[in-house]
Amino acid sequence: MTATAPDTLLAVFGALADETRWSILVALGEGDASASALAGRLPVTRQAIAKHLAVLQSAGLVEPIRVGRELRFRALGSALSETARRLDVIGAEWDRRLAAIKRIAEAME
Amino acid sequence: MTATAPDTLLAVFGALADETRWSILVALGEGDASASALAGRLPVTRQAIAKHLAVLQSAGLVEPIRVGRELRFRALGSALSETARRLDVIGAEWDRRLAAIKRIAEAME
DNA sequence: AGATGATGCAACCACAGAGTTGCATCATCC
DNA sequence: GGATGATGCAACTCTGTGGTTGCATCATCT
Repeated sequence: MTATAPDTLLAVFGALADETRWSILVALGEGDASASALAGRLPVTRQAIAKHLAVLQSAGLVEPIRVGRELRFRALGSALSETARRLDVIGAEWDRRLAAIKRIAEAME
Repeated sequence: MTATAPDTLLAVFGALADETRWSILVALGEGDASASALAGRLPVTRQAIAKHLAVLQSAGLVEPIRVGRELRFRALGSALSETARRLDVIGAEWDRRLAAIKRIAEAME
């Protein structure tokens, strides 16, 4: 459990490590939208966006919703919050170790 | 501010989106270490690790420390915590919008 | 001073993935 | 039923980068 980062974390970071995907997420943050609709606002092809949405979906950051003949996507904030919680735990752990080292160093003077 | 993700966020996610870099961070989480030392534990070359450390450093996740003739690195938890805080804010915003939509939908029945 | 171990730099290979174009398909609305 | 707009799939290009090897260099410890 303290070994390597879980796959889901890796997937989330991988998904979040792309400029275009952030643009998509930001756009979805203002309202659900289909790949075609997003292609209208962003400077990339619909197909490119579709791929990005697939990545985001498999990372659990986005959810597909059928409405009429189009497939809209919705940004899922819970996934981000969950990731944030995990990051915070890890970061706190590191800093705890740092504090311990500092304490020991000061005690040795 | 609500436009695109800040460069630092992108850099952090880019840095965190690699299996090997996580291994390095986890190793550093147990104690400071030099690139050469890390090369002993991990299944990659010292040079590869050096590159990864450079990436981690420019993302603010790691800090170099000269000790004798070796250059050790220390994992910085504060950067992770900061990132976590930002993620949480964004996620909460999305969920707030979702909740609003749900409320409206229910009111329309 | 000199051997040694550590770091730094450069060229190179290979694969992943971001992006494109083109076409097929499938549901929807008239 | 048929036109239409949306999605799905496939092949291809090209850049980024994780990884390697080889050599140069530089500080350190004896």
